[in-house]
Amino acid sequence: MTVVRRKTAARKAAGRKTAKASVARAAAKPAKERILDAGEQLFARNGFYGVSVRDITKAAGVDVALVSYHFGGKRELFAAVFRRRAEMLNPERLGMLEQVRRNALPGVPALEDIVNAFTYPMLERSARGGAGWKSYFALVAQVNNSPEWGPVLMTEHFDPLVERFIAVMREALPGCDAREIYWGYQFLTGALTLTFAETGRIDKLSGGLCRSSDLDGVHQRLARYVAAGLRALCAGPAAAPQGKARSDMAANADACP
Amino acid sequence: MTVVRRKTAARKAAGRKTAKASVARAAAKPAKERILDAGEQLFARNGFYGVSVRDITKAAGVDVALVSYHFGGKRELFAAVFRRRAEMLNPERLGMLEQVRRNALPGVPALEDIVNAFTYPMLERSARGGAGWKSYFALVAQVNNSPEWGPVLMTEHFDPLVERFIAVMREALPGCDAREIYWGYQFLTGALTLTFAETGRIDKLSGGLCRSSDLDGVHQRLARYVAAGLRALCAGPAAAPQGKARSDMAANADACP
DNA sequence: GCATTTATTCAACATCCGCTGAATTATTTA
DNA sequence: TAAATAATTCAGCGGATGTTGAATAAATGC
Repeated sequence: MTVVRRKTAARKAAGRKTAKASVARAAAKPAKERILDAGEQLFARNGFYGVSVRDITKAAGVDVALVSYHFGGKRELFAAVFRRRAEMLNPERLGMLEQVRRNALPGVPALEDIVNAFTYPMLERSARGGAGWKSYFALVAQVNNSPEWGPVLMTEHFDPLVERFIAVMREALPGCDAREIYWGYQFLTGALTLTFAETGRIDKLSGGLCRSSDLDGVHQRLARYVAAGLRALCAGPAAAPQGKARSDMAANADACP
Repeated sequence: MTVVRRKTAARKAAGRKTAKASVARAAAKPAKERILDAGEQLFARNGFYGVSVRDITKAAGVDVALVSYHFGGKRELFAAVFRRRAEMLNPERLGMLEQVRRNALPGVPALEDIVNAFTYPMLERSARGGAGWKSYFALVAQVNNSPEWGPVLMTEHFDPLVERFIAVMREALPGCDAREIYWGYQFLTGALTLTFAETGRIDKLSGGLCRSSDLDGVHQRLARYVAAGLRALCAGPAAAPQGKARSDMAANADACP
């Protein structure tokens, strides 16, 4: 049965190569791009190891050998999927940051606006950029939390941008210890990426009151949340409220403030 | 300390067994537990699909067939790994929450204390509970951000606990729209789980100023951060601060289908 | 002590894995 | 048009995958 289907498919393709196929082919995206699209969708759903190149090429409607031909191998395809949209996205985020900065001159921008420049281009594309973008950000969510891929891909494609954002945050929070800002940024990234995962968990928890897909709702809340958190970190007691000499934990959970 | 306890436990078990049992065998944990330990470590590093049952049984030093025998299959092993420590952890977290509540009577507890009851038992075990606990929380970080596993495992093992925490948060934030609290909780979980992933990214970003493994530092900051964020959500304008009318920047996003 | 249940070992299965080389077709270049 | 390059197809390689059944060993129950 499988053989039969393969044969018919091959015959169809071979039969109308000249006239009809050219139209259908011309209308379709090039194979390389279709592989990227299919890989993006499937990697986002099941991770790198949860998807085979045969899954991807079948979804893309191309031959399995084309992954090695166009990208070199499965790992290189994964990296290419990750790189593609980062290169479209980050210039815009940086541009929005600089615009926020210019608009605030001669003062410093509000923390909310800085965070917003960081999150809005992503939230906007995940909400209204199409299925590819939504898959992409779900993939970012997994990569960011992966000990194997996070340190490699996130660092490579996002760290220069993040450093710039943190520098501007420091301008907006004069006198604040840099460590507080780094941790505040880490909390921001965690909150943002979990949002992109859109696991539907908040839907169930809230009984339908909130929806994972409501990225406009996130846009209305995240910057305010993070800005308040950062200010609290910078204002609060920098010194440790209690020593780290404690070794037993189960016995006295109440000793913790 | 752990070694001593293990030895005594093993001796007790060996006493019941025939003296002929080899020392190496008698000193080791039962195969089922060793499989759970090895699976925990490997799943945390490479995810469900990134690890084979042969990888796990080789690391555990047992035969490959024992996974099917003791657990039924690979997926069931994964679920068992996830369940094991959740069942040890959650009663303590709930107990800490109720204690915080009692201590605040007749008033309501501070938001910081509620968040702390949620995060502290996890941070404490990840920091000083041993390698198994650290692996476990790294696994939770991946599962929480996975569209495939998150809705199943997180919901099953953590939702009852989360609902209780959110109920107490609502007591502590009278008059606050429930949606703000659900979103605030979602941001908290995202920040917490990314912290558990310990990808080392903040180390690189901060030039060594912050360390991923500094969970005491997280403990000092996260509750304050989240409490401030939640208060800002509840106090702030519920309506959108700026409409979602497409700004000039959003126009660029239209190019992609 | 013997029977029964439980635990473990071993070999093998069918299937899928990523990747490749040779052949074929399509497109570009001269 | 002819040659050259690029893109695609096809069949198959060696190996890894999860799982299974039969045989063996160990522990337990009576």
